[in-house]
Amino acid sequence: MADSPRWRRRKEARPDEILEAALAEFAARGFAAARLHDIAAAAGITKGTLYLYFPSKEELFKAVVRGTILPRVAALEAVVEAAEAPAAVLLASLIQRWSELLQIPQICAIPKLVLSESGNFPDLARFYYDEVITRGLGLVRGLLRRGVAAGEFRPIDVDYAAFSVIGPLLLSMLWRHSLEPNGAAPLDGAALARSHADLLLRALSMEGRP
Amino acid sequence: MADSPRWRRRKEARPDEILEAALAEFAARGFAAARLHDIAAAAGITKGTLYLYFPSKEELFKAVVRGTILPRVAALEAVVEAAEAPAAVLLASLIQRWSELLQIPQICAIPKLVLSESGNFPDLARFYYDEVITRGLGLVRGLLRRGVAAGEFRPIDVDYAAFSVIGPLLLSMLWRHSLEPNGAAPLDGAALARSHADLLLRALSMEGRP
DNA sequence: AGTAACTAACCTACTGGTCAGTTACTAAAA
DNA sequence: TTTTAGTAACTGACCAGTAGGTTAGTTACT
Repeated sequence: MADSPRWRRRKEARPDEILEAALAEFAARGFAAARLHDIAAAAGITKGTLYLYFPSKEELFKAVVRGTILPRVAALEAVVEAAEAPAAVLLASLIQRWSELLQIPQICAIPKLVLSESGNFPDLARFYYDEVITRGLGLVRGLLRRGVAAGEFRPIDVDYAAFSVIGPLLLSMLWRHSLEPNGAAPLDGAALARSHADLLLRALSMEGRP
Repeated sequence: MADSPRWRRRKEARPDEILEAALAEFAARGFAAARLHDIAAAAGITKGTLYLYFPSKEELFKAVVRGTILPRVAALEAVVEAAEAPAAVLLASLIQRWSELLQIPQICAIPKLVLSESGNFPDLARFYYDEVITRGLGLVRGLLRRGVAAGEFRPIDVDYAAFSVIGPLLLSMLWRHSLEPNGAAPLDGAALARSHADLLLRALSMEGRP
């Protein structure tokens, strides 16, 4: 009988597998309550091996957040920067793209994780603020500013209006991740995006004001 | 010299003092990372005493959430139920009242706490969903429905529109609690409320559509 | 004197992190 | 083609610090 070996050397594949398992565990339990033993087991290794790839629980956590969220922000930025369409179209498109992220549970988990652990990891909160929040808000603000400058949108306070744009999107992510598994009514992301975009475009429209 | 006693019997005052200290500690570190030793010390007692009033860390946590949030929900409900003003006025008033909660850090901490620990405390998440989210959403939905029925607001999908109302308010709470202490730009709650109410009322207005 | 609120030392389970030893794989020698 | 070091990926038992929870004893109050 050819015994398959009890384990294999897979130096290349480990980090990603560990990150994936860690994200799931952190998302489910939070940083403090997540156990490295469980993360390692989910990744098909033991705790000792985990430490060959990441120096500490804290660094693993940071790597998880950084690696998961940054590509998504860049993708959203690309949507806006590339196009030459009217601001109204771009805004609707941005909201729709964002709502698609609701389908990816791992993405929905990230905001919760960062907010949860902001007290324990100030530098992570700062990183997230600088690299995600600021860029995301900047994206929306730039779009609004463009629309105002082009005479498409009313002259509103762009800084605060961006909150009205992003707030519901964040809420839907938190809803999906934290509330739906606990009995909350399931969310139709596409319908929500349509409703939100419709309300916003009407709120920003020049119609009815000279 | 009359030594003051090393401690006093204060059976009545302890529970509230413990709850207050626990809220601060839970808000700062999350459930798992908060230490009962620290909570007790902040409340001016020792760990053993804490267990005379609460049977476990978990029950203490639940009592904190329940006791802090329920009165606030009831207060907001009262704002809407009592008045006979037009829906537009009530909506603006509701948003403004809500924004005042931003001044109370303990209140801002609650949503974060519940979302953070929803995975570890399904029954708490469920309680919060039933007693806070559903009631809050119901409040807004009822208001919108009233406005639509009265011909004040456009006929919109009230269920989704409520997300557009609440999302930015929740975002501002999380911002205040988790981001501002980590370098984020401080938020002017009143200005944000004005901007948000203005956008919403215009989004809902009948003007420009027959 | 009696009692119940309170303390502080203690117990125990847990978990992040370590490390000596084991095993899969490689590649050169036979 | 087979044998045989050599090495680095990997394991699993272990350690030490920590914190939830307990309780015997102390002290404020009636």
